[in-house]
Amino acid sequence: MRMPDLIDELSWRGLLNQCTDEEGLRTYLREKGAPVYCGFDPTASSLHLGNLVPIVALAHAQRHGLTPIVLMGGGTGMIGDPSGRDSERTLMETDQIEANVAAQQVQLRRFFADHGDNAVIFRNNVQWIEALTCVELLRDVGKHFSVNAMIAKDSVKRRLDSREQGISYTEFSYMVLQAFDFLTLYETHKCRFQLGGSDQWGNITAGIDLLRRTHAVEAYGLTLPLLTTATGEKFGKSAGNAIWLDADMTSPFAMYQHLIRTDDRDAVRFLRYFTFLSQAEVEALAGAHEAKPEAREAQRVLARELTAWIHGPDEMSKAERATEALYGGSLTELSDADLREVFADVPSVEMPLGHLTGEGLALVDLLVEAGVAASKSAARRLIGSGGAYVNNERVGDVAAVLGEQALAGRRTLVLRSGKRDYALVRFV
RNA sequence: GGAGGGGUGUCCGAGUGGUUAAUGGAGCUGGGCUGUAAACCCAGUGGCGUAUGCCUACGGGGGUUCGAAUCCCUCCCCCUCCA
Repeated sequence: MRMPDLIDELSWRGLLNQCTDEEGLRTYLREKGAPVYCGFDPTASSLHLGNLVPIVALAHAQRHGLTPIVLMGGGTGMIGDPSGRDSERTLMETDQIEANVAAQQVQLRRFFADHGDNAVIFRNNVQWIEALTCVELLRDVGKHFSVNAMIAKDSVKRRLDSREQGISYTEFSYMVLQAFDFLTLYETHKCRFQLGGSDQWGNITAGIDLLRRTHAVEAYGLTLPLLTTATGEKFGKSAGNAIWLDADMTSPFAMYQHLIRTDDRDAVRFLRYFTFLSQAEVEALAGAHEAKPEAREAQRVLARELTAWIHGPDEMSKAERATEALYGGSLTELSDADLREVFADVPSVEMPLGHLTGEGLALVDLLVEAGVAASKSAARRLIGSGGAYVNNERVGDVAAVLGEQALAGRRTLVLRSGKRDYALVRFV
């Protein structure tokens, strides 16, 4: 029996959406250190959980002996990919793109081994796209593209059919550039395999066609599914906001918390998608999950594994300890040091101790100061509806004024809105 | 270039001179139930204020009027059809 390859791996995990010529691809995968590339669009200064699928897939590829090429879209980002969008993008400032590329690259590095025979390779397509002259593009590349085929691609067709939104010539041209990337990576790294999200199918096959026409070689593409939660949302969003991989934008604790609240229906699936646990391990957890969903074992493991993978084991265990403290017992028994340790990641504000010891502080103001409530009106509504907590104890009096006796520890105070939104006030 | 349609709160979408901070839905927030789950139920959802109230808001600007999201002028933007 042959060794399971990348296709098998992605396939049992449910990460295989579609791929071109499976047998041909399997043969390619057996080449030692065969390169595989995946592009990343620098549309934000940080990646978020939703971007994890291609990262995970590329990491699996490396574990299966392939050489991952991470392609930063510093050049294509200047054009804008219409794939999967129903409206035209606003062009980004070039220095913004540059900054995003730099930031994302730092984040991506830690997911890949950078040594050994198949060390990760980073490239940025700004290098060749900027150098491409208009005449070159039209003569050497464009000639291989049939507009008839281009307008049949989903990403373009959707926009052509759309009543509300058209598509600009700029975005229409996008796939030509991405195909040119593939061509370049073939010429420079002999790369004949591209991974991408399901919306990338059109762009990937455009590249495959280009390679066939220019070099008469067979290239392969594989797409990953677009993951949604049981409630139909995109994975990795919380209240419409992304869960960022940047610890300054989304704390490890917040990420851990987000994951531990994963819907029962999603938990096991996500274990398959995002962790490197073996099939047997996942199955064991699936059994436990089914038997005793209220124990939330699957969610716990998911949160552990992912947080550790993204932020490292230390940050993960901090998040874990914070979780235990918060959802465990009374906060007033904890010392300042404990509290600050536990809440290291929780948004916190500092204020002079005198503010509290004097006339006291109105809870309404404190909630606003600490960022728990957006405005005083919101803070009042929150208290009025019973959603405001000080040191894990509900305060229902809208006019409440806190004094020294409200402290947990000697100089710390823990505010909470609802079940999950914590903030720390540190008095100095 | 011509003709027509349209721009309303986070989003969708009603409203075509006054009791409209603006129907409804979604989303979001809080509460209840529970397992930090789902489903369900209840409440809230521009800001400031204890409050009568004040301020801000219906693409921008100007005007008519006691009073405008609603009428007029003008500018900007989007869509459809024709050229």
